[in-house]
Amino acid sequence: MIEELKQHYGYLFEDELLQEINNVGTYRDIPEGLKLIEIGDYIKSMPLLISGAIKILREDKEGDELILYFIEQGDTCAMTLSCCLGDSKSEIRAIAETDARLIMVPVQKMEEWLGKYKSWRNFVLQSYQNRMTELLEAIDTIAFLKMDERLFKYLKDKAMVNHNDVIHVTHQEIASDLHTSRVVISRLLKALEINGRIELHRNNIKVLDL
Amino acid sequence: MIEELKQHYGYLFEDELLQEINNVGTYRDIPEGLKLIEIGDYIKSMPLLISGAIKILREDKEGDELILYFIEQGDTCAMTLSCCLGDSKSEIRAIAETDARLIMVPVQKMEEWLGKYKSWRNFVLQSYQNRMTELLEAIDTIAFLKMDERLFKYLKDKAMVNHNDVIHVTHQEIASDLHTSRVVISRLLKALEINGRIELHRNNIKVLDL
DNA sequence: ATAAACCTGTAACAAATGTTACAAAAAAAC
DNA sequence: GTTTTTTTGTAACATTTGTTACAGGTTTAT
Repeated sequence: MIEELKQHYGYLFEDELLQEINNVGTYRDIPEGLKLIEIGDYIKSMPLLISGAIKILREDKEGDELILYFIEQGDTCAMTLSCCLGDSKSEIRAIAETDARLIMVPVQKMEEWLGKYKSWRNFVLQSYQNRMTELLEAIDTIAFLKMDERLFKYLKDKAMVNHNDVIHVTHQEIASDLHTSRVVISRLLKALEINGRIELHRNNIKVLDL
Repeated sequence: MIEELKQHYGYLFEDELLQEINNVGTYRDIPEGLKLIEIGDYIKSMPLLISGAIKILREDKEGDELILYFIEQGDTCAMTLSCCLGDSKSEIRAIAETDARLIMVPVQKMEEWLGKYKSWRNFVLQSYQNRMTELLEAIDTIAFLKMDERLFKYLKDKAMVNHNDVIHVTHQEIASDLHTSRVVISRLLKALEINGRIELHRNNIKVLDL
């Protein structure tokens, strides 16, 4: 167990902290599609991602979704940080984009380590910073790009985190993630195919122009 | 000086920390419209807002703007935190929305206090959390609302931070903040006036439906 | 006082996105 | 093997947003 931890977080944390994490953390294997966090949940432990990817979603009043970003190996969910430390409800939904492996650290330890380890403090602050950057990028995408560019960026990002240029997804699922309608997505996908940037198949899309 | 500081931050920080802030911080009076932070700036000190409001903006590739949110009294700019602690460039522009008064704290002290004062740690983390919440709200506004609703929300927010239901602004300025065109704003403003929610005058708008 | 710059209103049109409806192919269920 | 469900394609149309053009009123500069 400690091997794995050292491999992914050894460059960040001193041995003593790694040992503490290993002692109090619990390892979890997560299957693709599992909902890790629901909007409104109180979070009692913080996930450190070892492998795989997590999709972070926001929801509107009608219950329709919007993807914010993906989290990958070496990250944690800074939203979780907020919730734990602020003792407030989750503002977002987190779903395993791929099979994933993570360590859950109880919230009490998180706070304790903030005073004790400088490397932990830096990690937490760096995580906030990363998440802030991701949110700003999400805003850029939503506010400044037209739907066809947003769509292609989404496909590329998805290919990236899945380490595969063939994406297993339906038009309806894409439409939900991008907060638009299936018809719009089908139309724009067809245009992308005509322009030679993707190949369309039933239940999967191959991204050519990576 | 210390009076003012105690009044606005006394409930957050212990006396010893207040004293330190007073010793190393410098007070600044800022006139409305002054640019405090430009995109790409390296930040060497962190502003604690005592009075007034700051407008935070994002910019696209063409140099056009988009408002993210306003910061008010008791807040700090968490983007600044990111930049200071991460030693990176500013991702946003900050402009004084009203006359404002603030204390600038040098970045070295910020880090030092993180290890030394729990109340400072909590303040920094709370600031990150607040900013995260504001960014999420900005995303909701941009992604889920139509332009007429965004416009009205903007007018209300602006009336709020100015403590005045009469807003001094031109249609072009609104269009820039909302990343759209002047004609669109004029059109929607006229519709809002017809619906009795605002009154239009040259260079100012009265918000009726607060 | 006159010219220039700025601010608002509005028409006419273009482009992007959203909606409804229907058809056909593929996969899943029975 | 037949039925049902899921997935994709596409047409036709509505709504929202963006663009261009111009007119007239107001303020500012000289």
